[in-house]
Formats: sequence, structure tokens, C-alpha cells
Amino acid sequence: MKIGELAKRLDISTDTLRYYEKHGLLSFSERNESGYRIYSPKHEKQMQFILRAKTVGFSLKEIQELLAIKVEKQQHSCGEVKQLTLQKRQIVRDKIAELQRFEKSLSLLADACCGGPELATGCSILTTLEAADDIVI
Amino acid sequence: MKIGELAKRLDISTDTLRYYEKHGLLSFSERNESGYRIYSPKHEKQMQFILRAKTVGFSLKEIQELLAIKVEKQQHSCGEVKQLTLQKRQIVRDKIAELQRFEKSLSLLADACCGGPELATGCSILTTLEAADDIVI
DNA sequence: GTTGACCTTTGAGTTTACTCAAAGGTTTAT
DNA sequence: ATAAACCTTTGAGTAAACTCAAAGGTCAAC
Repeated sequence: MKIGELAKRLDISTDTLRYYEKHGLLSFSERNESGYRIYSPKHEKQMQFILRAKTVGFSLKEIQELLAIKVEKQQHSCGEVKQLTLQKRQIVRDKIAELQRFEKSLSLLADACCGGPELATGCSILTTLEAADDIVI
Repeated sequence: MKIGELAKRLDISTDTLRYYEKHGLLSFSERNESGYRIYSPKHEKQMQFILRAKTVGFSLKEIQELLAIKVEKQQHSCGEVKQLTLQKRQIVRDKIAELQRFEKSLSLLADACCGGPELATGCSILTTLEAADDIVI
């Protein structure tokens, strides 16, 4: 698959794909006779991983570190790899906990709201919710 | 509380606080006689919300939209506010789902790893894991 | 065989989110 | 009363992550 097709499948630009390759996120692809990049499903999977990591707030540098776990395991001891993995997992767990707080706040707001055609100002439960000072939304 | 103290409590710079105010994220604070910004615990809560939202990958623009739910409820119908809230909650739920996939992948890696002093290359379970093509880490 | 849709590289431009510097006013400690 | 440590504004500078433009090569279709 050429760069245009992969870009379309991932809904990103070809520039972004070349940018990620240049900055060491996406592994180098094969080239055909005329120098075109030829991508495999493995590259697509890798890109999906990168894009998913981005949506949950990892920087490209952090994503590189996540991807590097795989590489490092060839050079480091099992113990070191395990420690790095657990450390990254903790960051992921912390993020999940944050999001669950958001989910709870938004659920409270949604549940409190009658959903009718009246102006939200008049919704007394919402006003009550606003008074609860552990909810900031 | 003056800007320096709030910045210290939040572990960010005073510049960032002024930047957020200027860009409509943090509500305006009171000023004392000499023009210094004076912040309340409410401002601190709002900032904590903003910072939490940032760690889970919301852009400042998206955070503004989250904060705007509160404002909009004075101008829109309960139904509109409810719809916006549910829409934002869905984004949060999607992010949680992504992170849970990461958590699972990292847990599999960690569990598979013996954690001993041997080179990770020799860890056969890791090699097996690498072959599983639905896990990209 | 040439038009249009691809692909290549290099290098410059843009957006987001800060971050710093300058020039000056205020407050606190000695 | 005079440093040091705060605060103010304005405006410029920076890093990350793209995004675009230029100049040119490749390839399928008419």
C-alpha cells in the first residue's frame, strides 16, 4: 500500500506520515523501484497505536518511549523491561482515573438536567449541582 | 491568594496563569488596590479542572468548550445543554476505552515478563507476545 | 503522448501553548 | 531607606507537531 492509501485509511495527511517516519515514530517502510514508500498492515497497526496514544494525551516523545519498550527488550534485562512497562502502566491508570472523574461529573450534570425545552437557568437541580463545590464543570 | 502562591500550589508558572486568563480559560480574578490578581479557592478548583483535562489530552480549545457548558446553560434550553453534556461524556468514555486497551497491552507485557536478570530477548513468553498481532506494544 | 493524479525531497510557514525579557510599580525584610 | 522579592503589562521568542509550497519524478488513462 502506498502512502496516499495509508493516509486515507488512517484519515491523516501524507505529510504527517512522513513526519512520523522522519521523527522516529513510524518504522521505515520498503521502497519500490521508483522510490515510493510501500506500507504493510504492520505499519498500519503501528500508526493506529500512535494515533490512539495521541488521543489520550501522550506526546510524540512519550509515544516513542512506549514503542521503545519493544526495542529495549533486546538490550536490557527482563527486570528492567518489566519495570519500565509497569511505570508506563501506572501513567495509563492515572489517566483512566482522571477520565473517570470527568465521566462522573458529566454524568451528574446530564442526569440532573431535565432535558426539556425550558431555559437551563430554570433547572433547579443544575443550580444545586453548581453549588456542590467538588464538581467544577 | 496572589498569583505566585496559586502558581506554586498548582506547580505551574505565573505566566501560564496569565496566559489562561487571557485566553478565556480561567475566569477573571479580583484585583487588589495595587492591581494584583487575587485568587479564590474557586479559581484553584477551576485550574485543577483545566490541568486534569490537559493530562487526558484535551486541547485548551476543548477545555473551553467543557467549561462553556456551565455558561451556556444560562442561554440555552435544558435539552441543548443535556445534549452537549452527553456528547462530551461520549468523548471521555471513548478515551477511557482507549486507555483500557493500553492498560491491557501493558499488563500482558508485564505479566509475560519474568522480571529476572536475564536478557529480555530470552524471555520466550515475550517473544510469543510479539507474535500476537493484535498487540502492538 | 500528454494530462492528471500520484509520488519524491527540501525547506519554509503555521498553530498551539507556553516562556522569557524589558521596564516599571509594590511590598517585605533588614 | 534600600534591597530583594513580589507584582504589572507588552511584546517577542521558543518547542512541538504539523502543514504547505516548490520543483521535479512516476504512472494510468484517454
